Amino acid sequence: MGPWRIEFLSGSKDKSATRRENLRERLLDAAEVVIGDKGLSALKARDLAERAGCALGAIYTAFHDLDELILQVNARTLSQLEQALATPHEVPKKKKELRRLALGYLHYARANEPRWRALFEHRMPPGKPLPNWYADERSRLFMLLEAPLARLLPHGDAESRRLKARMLFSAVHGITVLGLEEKLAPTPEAALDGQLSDFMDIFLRGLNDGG
Amino acid sequence: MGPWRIEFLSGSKDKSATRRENLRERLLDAAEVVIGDKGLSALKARDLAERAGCALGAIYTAFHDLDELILQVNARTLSQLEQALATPHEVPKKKKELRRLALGYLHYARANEPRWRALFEHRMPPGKPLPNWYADERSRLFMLLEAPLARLLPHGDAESRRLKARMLFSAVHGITVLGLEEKLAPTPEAALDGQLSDFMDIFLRGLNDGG
DNA sequence: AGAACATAATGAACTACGTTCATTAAATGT
DNA sequence: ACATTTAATGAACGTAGTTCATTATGTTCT
Repeated sequence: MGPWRIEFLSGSKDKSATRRENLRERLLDAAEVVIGDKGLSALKARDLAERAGCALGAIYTAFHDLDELILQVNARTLSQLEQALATPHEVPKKKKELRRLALGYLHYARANEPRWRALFEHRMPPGKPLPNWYADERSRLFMLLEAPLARLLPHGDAESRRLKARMLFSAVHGITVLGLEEKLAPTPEAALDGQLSDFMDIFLRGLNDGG
Repeated sequence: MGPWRIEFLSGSKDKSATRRENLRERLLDAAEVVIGDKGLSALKARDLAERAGCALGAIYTAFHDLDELILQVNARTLSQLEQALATPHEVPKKKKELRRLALGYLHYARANEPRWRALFEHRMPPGKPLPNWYADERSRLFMLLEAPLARLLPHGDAESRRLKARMLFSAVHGITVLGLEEKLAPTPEAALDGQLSDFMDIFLRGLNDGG
């Protein structure tokens, strides 16, 4: 606990630390713009350096490699998504709430498609596993559905509710992914919304009637 | 209708055409091995040429670029998948048949994961849309579920049945994608099978009871 | 068969990318 | 003010996909 205190009091390493933090932010902001605009595949180290106003090599003083930077951008996307889906308060109509979450997911994906796609397109180089902090971030998405589902399913143990939540999220994700895939012969927005809404009806009806 | 006849009778362009076809096959076979073994990201032009026993540049006499070659491999994967899911004859228990298809999809994906992933990982370079023949191949996957679903849902028009089939496939795909994603904290195979089976129960129950 | 022509195969070279590292510049400590 | 530690720099490297002048191989005609 000593080091930061000494730095704070003396100001010794402080400036360089905040400069580095500044650079990280500038790089993340620039990367966010590129990924949000043209998608993950448009992210190029040289372009990024130019946008952030730093040298090419400076990227690697702020991040170990581009993968680390991309994961940070994805983490930002995940919290944006979480905020977009945030449940206002306690909700009386529980089914409605689950439908709202599913449609919210679809709407966020549609409105931020390249950013949202980056969450699933990005692959670590072989041998390097996802860092734990990132896996944790992602699992928060599932937990977002777990709470409303748990209220809807007072029967069953916590584990089976967790699995059902995951199942539901996966199905909604699949319908979203394939629904947004085809740019040609495009499914009209309202039609896809309707399909996802129908799906929620079907799924929730099936859940209830089965116990 | 003239040209091929003249070629056939004279044998003029015949050899070179079959040679080219041979090269295409060797390249596709080699690419299939690499993608099936190490995934799409392991496919390298120079390695491919070596495996196929041809020069680097020869790849581009057989295919316009690697994207075209990858799409051909994916087309092979799609027919393999179709064969794996082929319905034996007419099936009496329709729900069972749909569950068989869903589990068949999961099992194919699990048993051929890198190949199967390549179907969804590959992206065309910006500006180049998917060729129509490939989009058609892919839509055959959906039609595979459409027939059993149609038998299960005598009510409703053809279009709504088509949409339901697509919805069901998308949901199954989503559960498969996310279920196979996490190599760490791996869902045991039987557990994932059980979840997908449960999902089909829930979905089909919801379908029936809603009319 | 052999010359003239057409077609295909070749791999060095080009472009574009991520990453590294010897060099230069800046910040910090005395 | 100087010495020392720390950060920024961009040329250079390794690895990609793709191209194209050159070489080799077929095909056609006499």
